[in-house]
Amino acid sequence: MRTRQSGRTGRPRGFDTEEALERAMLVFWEHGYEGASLADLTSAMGISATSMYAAFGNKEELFRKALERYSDGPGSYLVRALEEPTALGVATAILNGTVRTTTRPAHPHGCMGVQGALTTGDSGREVRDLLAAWRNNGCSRVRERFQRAVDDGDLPSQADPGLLARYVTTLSFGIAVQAASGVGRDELQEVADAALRDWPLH
Amino acid sequence: MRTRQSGRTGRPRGFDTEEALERAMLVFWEHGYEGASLADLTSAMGISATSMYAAFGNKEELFRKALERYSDGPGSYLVRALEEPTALGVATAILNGTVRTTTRPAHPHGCMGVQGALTTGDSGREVRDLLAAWRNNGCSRVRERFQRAVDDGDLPSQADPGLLARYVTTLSFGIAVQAASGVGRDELQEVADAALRDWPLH
DNA sequence: CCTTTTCTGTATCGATCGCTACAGAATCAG
DNA sequence: CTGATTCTGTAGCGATCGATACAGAAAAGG
Repeated sequence: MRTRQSGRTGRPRGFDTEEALERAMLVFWEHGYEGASLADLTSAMGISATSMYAAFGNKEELFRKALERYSDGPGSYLVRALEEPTALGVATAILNGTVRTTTRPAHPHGCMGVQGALTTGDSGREVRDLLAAWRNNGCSRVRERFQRAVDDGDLPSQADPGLLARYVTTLSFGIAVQAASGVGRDELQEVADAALRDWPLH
Repeated sequence: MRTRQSGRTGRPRGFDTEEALERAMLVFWEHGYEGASLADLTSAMGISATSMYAAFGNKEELFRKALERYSDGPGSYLVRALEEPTALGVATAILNGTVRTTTRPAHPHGCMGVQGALTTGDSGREVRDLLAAWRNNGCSRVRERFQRAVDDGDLPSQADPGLLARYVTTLSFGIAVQAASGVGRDELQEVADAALRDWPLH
């Protein structure tokens, strides 16, 4: 038995997996994990159910990969925000990025990590827990960044990085809910601006 | 044909509709509209599907009545908050009430109005829109209350009631998402306290 | 060419979805 | 008592759920 890296035999795949995953992500983003049926997904992906299962495993695995794609695409403002030089810059980039991403006209409104599966039936429990961990992980990374700001003297020593991170992410999740409710971009940007104006990150 | 008010004939109902509705509300609160199956609901209500349909109409009507019961019960902190004498008191009562209600140990975590149907498939679109309207209605009532505070001189004349209301409700929704993610009461109360400390409602 | 391998759609699986037809049970009017 | 009315659970409706068995199609290796 030889393990060969390339030159796979057999019929080549007739669709682009990355483009199919992008379309699946958009369906999950708009309808949530349980609200997106296999028929919805495969129709948007332009393939049959058989091809989807062969390429992605099952619905839950497809969602996991779609969430990764969301994190690296529409949700990538978070990693960029963490690279801002100051804590205030980080918070500003997170809130501005949230407003922009959750109210983009050509995309579903809201945040996939929030509305993907906030509650589920029994069959969706693992995805629900996955998204809760995704949100808490985001908060943890913000906290670690703020801790570094305290260590560097960017934030005063009595600042509480955990509290600040929880506050910023709470606002971000709230903005996502408002966006899902149809609230417009301008109004949410004003909320973000006001929250940053009156917060001791200055 | 005479219309008589009382003394209805026929077999009397064998269960308490209010208690059954309370139990249905808890199931919807925990699992969401689409995540709560008829079997889940009727099992928790202690009745058969036939009895549920006779008493409440269908699943969507049951949800509407459960949401009303939520508003009058666990969510009633909002109406009480609006009666606080000052705008700061209103905001404080809303955020404290949100923290308490979304992290009560004996109840599902989070807010039914947020996680009941943030996204749905096609069959749940009306319920999703109903909840979006429910959230926006809550924001509007806070805005009207803050407008009154401006008119009364409780808030400075340059204050923006719409912005303040959107900010408070955004925080409230964000707290609800955090609670649904398993974040504890004490940590969320600190967020609420910090947000109220550094906000120009003083 | 032929064999092997992998991808393709069709057609369908058992399970569950929301919902209801039906008949028996329990009450009131007379 | 009888008849009318309403509630009750059982049993099952058609539709849809996620997931698959199957056979044909399209490539590479020999």
